[in-house]
Amino acid sequence: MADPRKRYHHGDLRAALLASAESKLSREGAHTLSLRELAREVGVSHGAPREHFQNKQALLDALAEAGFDRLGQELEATMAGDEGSFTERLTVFAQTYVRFASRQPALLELMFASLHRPGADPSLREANDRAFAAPIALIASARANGEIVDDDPDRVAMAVLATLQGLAWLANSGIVGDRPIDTVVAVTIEMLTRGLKPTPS
Amino acid sequence: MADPRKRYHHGDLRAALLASAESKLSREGAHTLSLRELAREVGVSHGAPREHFQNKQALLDALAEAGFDRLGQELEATMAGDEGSFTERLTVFAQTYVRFASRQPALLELMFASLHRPGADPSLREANDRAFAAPIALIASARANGEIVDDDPDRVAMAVLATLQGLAWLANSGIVGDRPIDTVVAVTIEMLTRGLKPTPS
DNA sequence: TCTAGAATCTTGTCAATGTCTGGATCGAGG
DNA sequence: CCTCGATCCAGACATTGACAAGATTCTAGA
Repeated sequence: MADPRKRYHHGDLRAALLASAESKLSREGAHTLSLRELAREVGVSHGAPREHFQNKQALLDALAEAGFDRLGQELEATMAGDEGSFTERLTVFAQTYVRFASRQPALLELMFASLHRPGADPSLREANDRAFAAPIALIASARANGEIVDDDPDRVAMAVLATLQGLAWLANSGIVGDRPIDTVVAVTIEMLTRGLKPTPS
Repeated sequence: MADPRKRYHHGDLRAALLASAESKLSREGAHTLSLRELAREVGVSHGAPREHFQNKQALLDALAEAGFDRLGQELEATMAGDEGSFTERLTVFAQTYVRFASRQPALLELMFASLHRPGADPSLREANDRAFAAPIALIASARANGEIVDDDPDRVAMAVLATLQGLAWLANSGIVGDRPIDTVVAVTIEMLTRGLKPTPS
């Protein structure tokens, strides 16, 4: 009974399955993930996972939600405090996000796939909102301060979001090559904010 | 024998499979695509597709390559000619691309999934290069003319590419809401190029 | 402490799928 | 006409996700 894999009751099968799934997810794609294989690796029968995840999709959703939680934690950690200009803080946000994206490409893909799937679990959208609370607050305050053009309320956020998502995609596409990704991110954000600033004219 | 589905030799099974696959792809995701189901729909036995596609992945690759070809054609069509400023022409490019992306989200996803898969068919990368020949030429000429900052050769292209990909993602994520996507694209590109122009000091 | 009842896990089963194999059928060139 | 390659069929196999019924363990209440 020292080895939980031998006991009839695993003890923490749900967490073990998620851990094993995430490990495999980071090594291979999401489509190679098999419930039965996960069960084997954890040392449990093929029917056991059903007690914790009704579906395969339910497991993937749980994986995605955990991903949003961790992303949110990292964003909160690096964006804590008020120091720095808007551009600097936005760069920190972008770099944190892109680092997360390039560290766990498959997870990020799974996260948004689950999020955008029709009929997705509402808790996923909530997790997404929680994760991006800090950067959204940053943009809102910058708009309030007049640091960026006061256009359509969401237009700026959307442009930033689009650029950011594009950078994350770029980091995973191999196009960046051997360039330091942080530099690419910083340059792009700098260019973007230059366009966001009110024209001095 | 009037009905090709009744003849022993289908006549154009490869094309029929691709057409059926693309139809299903646009209606549902890529993960619900089944070789056997495609074979049934075309009226052929489950082993027949193997004569034209060694793998399921091979079929998906062919689908992706066809997607790149069509995207390239659309880009070439809308970007033909030399009229307009750099910003205008870039906007046309972005709008064409994003329209394609929102018209066929699943296809675009499949295209890049196939492209970035390790050990992908080199012909896919070639198809990708062909598709983006026009916009790449546009950026190159703009750089040569001094219309945009002459920084790291590829840095500008990467920033544009990232933003564009982000816009495409945005269009498919439902975040845009009921805003006209073309307007969002135009505004973002305008903001970006404002940051790309040489600073008037 | 004893004992229902819930929670958890096992085993068996089913339909569906991707892939492989051997054989049948068709079509074009000699 | 006949052969040979291209094309398609029919059968088989392992794997997978899902479901159901039963075994085992845990827990809460008497």
